[in-house]
Amino acid sequence: MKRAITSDAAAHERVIAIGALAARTGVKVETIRYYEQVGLLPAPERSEGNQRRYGRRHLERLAFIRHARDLGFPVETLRGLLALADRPDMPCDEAHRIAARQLADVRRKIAHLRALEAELDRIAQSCLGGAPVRDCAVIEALAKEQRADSVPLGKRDAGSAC
Amino acid sequence: MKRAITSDAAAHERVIAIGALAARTGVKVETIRYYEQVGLLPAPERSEGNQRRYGRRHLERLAFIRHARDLGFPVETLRGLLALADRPDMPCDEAHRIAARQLADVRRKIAHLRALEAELDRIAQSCLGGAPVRDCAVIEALAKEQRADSVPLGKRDAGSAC
DNA sequence: CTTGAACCTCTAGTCACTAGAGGTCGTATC
DNA sequence: GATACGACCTCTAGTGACTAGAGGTTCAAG
Ligand SMILES: [Zn+2]
Ligand SMILES: [Zn+2]
Ligand SMILES: [Zn+2]
Ligand SMILES: [Zn+2]
Repeated sequence: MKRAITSDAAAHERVIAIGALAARTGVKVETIRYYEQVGLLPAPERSEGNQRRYGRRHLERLAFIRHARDLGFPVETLRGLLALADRPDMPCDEAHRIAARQLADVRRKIAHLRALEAELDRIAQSCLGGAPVRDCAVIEALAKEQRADSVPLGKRDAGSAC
Repeated sequence: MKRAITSDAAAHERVIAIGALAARTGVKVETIRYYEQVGLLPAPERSEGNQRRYGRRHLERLAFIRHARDLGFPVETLRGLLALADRPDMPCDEAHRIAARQLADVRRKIAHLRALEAELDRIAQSCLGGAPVRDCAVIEALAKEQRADSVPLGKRDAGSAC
């Protein structure tokens, strides 16, 4: 019995393993499996030994997912976008609405971060260092209550990763 | 036997329950308990019936925490900041370094979001809507691969909450 | 045929909370 | 003093979007 897929056939039919798909899209192997698990990427065929074998369609869909995620679309939203992309005859207005919402979201975030930037800058300027902590305006500024741009705790994200 | 704490005594000695502390600081009750659990806020005394009783020190410390969190300092960093605030004789340079790092972080985030904003704006402009999905430039733009500002997956945050 | 990288599944951990179940406490009113 | 009822307690699990690891199997080259 011949193996279902040889490397030669793979090259011809563009059937690739998960590692190759990862390399081509820049999405980690674990993340690809995760996308399959949550239903973003359809489950591919398997080799006789139960390994995933991807085709061109998967590559394209994963590139789509990656790009949309890079742009900050949340996975839930992506689901709608993907469903839409699968129906070429539908009008595209919904896609525009989704993109506009995302843009508005990004702008809100920018506005918020700019407020933080201003306050942090002010705080950082308020003491030049070298003082004992008890006299430091930075520490004092943090200790002071504020009522300005406070946002309900838990829905914020400003200081973690980029 | 008299109760350890009456409401009258509470008013005089400024000993308050967790709900009152939450109301005064704008931090939710659950979050306060969480801060205690992770060691940000020291465990307060308890009433005879095992309920938390907070004093002025807790109020101040929680306000500090809240403000720093609002400014996006991650909890880990906050730990350092609080340790510092507890040592009034130390020089404050470390506090400045922490604040500067946070400011730089916020600025990096802003830069990143501005790049996203530009691309999203370009995409949103590229099709005015009303077309079938197959011809929509928005969908097409998302499907196209990109090599520009891509960031390792999982360390990004652009589209979720504010 | 043997090696070893790549693959598989499953579970748990991340961050900073948030929500809920199921039970106890405190106090105001009767 | 009994009763009501909100506030409080602990503990566990869930969120988003992955990431990391254990422990085992498969593939393809030499
Ligand atoms: Zn200083
Ligand atoms: Zn502030
Ligand atoms: Zn369109
Ligand atoms: Zn792009």
